[in-house]
Amino acid sequence: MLQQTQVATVIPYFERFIKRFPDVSALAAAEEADVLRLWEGLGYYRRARQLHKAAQVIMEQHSGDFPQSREAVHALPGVGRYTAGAILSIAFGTREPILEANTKRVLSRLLLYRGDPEKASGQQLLWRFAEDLLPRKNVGTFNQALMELGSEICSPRTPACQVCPVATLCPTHKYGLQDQIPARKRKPGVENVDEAVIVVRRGPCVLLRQRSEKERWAGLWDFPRFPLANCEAPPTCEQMAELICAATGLETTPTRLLTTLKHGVTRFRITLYCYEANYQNGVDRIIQPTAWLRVDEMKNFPLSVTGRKISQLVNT
DNA sequence: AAACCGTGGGA
DNA sequence: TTCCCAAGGTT
Repeated sequence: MLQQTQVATVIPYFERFIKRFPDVSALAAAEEADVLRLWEGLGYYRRARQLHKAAQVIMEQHSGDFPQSREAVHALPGVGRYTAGAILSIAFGTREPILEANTKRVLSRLLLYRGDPEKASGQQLLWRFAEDLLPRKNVGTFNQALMELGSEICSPRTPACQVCPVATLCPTHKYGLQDQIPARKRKPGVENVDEAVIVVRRGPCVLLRQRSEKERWAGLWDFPRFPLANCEAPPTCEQMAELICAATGLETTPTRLLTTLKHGVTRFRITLYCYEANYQNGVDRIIQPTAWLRVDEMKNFPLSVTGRKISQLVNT
């Protein structure tokens, strides 16, 4: 959960998750949709599916005992070098280094490293330094302290060097280069995208589909959604009826534009026009699986954030 | 190597 | 409002 996600954001999710899945066995036995439902809103949903899969690997390949070798931990789905190092050092006291957002910044500044810490050469240097710094004992505490130093004191913008315990060792502080080290990561160009969502009603039900493996929000459920050629004004309800017919084979009677949502995801800034329509006839031929769900059933299905917002509009 | 994957908090 | 960034991993 903590991968690329701030601690304060994770805490309520962690509490709920661990209550529902108190151990590896419980998680391994869960339905993926239930795991995703508890993850809903955290983002990077691949992490949830990999964690679920990792629990199953532990049950099946490690007899339910969490592996303790570096190789076996690293081989778990979703566990890279950082996560393996964190687990091994914090949970098992193994002498393994870590390198993540906070410590990357701390170590870059201690080394006065002007290169890009994300590139291979920077990674190599910083991992090596993280290894060299490791104490003989209390490695887990040391690793956590280094992260905490980066988070609370050696912050990105205006680090609190006045209270930093290692300020006298820090050339970046000495030369006042805190705003240049580490090198800022270049931002990918933002792309504006227009999309339309349609809530097709059929009696007490609405049409949802599960997003496929290769799509964004894989495994989550969503209302049928279409890319729109960049438009100044939202399409008319009649145009939307044509779109959904072309995409699904369903004939509908368009009713109204429900709302317009703006949503940023990765490098895309999506303007989402949300329509409502009534089912007339036809059998949907959207790529499976799809489902006609009663409005009150949607709470049990994992939805994207925009999907959840729309579901609540439909609910009222 | 570089793109991709999500969302929300804070400046 | 906009921008940066977060206890990264995979392809």
